[in-house]
Amino acid sequence: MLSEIIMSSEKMGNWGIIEEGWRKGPWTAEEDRLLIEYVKLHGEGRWNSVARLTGLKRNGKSCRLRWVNYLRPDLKRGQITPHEERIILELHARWGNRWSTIARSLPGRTDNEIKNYWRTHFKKKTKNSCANSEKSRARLWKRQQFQQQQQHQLQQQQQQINNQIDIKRVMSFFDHNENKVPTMPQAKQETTVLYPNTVDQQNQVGFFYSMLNGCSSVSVPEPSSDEDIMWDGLWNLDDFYGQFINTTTYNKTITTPNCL
DNA sequence: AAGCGGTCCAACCGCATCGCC
DNA sequence: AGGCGATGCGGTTGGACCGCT
Repeated sequence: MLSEIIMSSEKMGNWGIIEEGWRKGPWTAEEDRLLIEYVKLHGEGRWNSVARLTGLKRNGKSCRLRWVNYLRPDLKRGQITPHEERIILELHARWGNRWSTIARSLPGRTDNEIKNYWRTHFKKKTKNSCANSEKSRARLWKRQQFQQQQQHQLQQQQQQINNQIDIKRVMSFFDHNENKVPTMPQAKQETTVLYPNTVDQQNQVGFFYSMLNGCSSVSVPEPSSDEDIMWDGLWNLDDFYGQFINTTTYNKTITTPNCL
């Protein structure tokens, strides 16, 4: 209760203050150094031990966040590429605001980064379109066209995909190598960190693999609920990202972080 | 030059989930 | 089974910066 009062009076303007023994606000270089040292020695996890073992006046949550979003050596710096943007759009249309799930398909990018990128670039664009019934009809028409096109492409590419990916082999790999990085069939340097130990994640694997092989909707069960909402969002996006919706072939190059 | 809006980014919070006891 | 601490996730906030008017 006291902390809440303190917080409300402090707001976010007074960075670097100490609250109940914990520092808040921007991290200093020295704090970063201490945290990096800690992870070197003890590995990731047990974040609440950081303060005790390093003298850092940061709580476990803050340490974890700083490491995950900023200090991790495998983070990819720089702007989101058009290819990554396409993946984000595709995955957001499929998963919604499940940023961590989306981030797993973008090595070196954090959920925070993707979330920020989405909010800045796409969130507002989706708001304005629904009012216009003309646009709604146009979207419906385009949607139907798209579905027909997808159906056609699906049939064509299914055969190709089946030849490229031995699904059974992949799933067998997952069964016996849970939480390990799978080797992409026919793509030795092109891996991503995937943890397919849940149904969602297995769907994600299927989806991402199909993307890598040039088809965005093969082998992935469509989520039945909220589908219309997703489509609406997707078609709203189409207003400003016109070519995206017709893009079903993806650049296969996914850079592998050094640490992998 | 100043004001303003948009973008980027880091960091916070609350809540959910997980794992251990 | 339930309590509790640790961790993960998504939403939100605020400051810095930049370009435009």
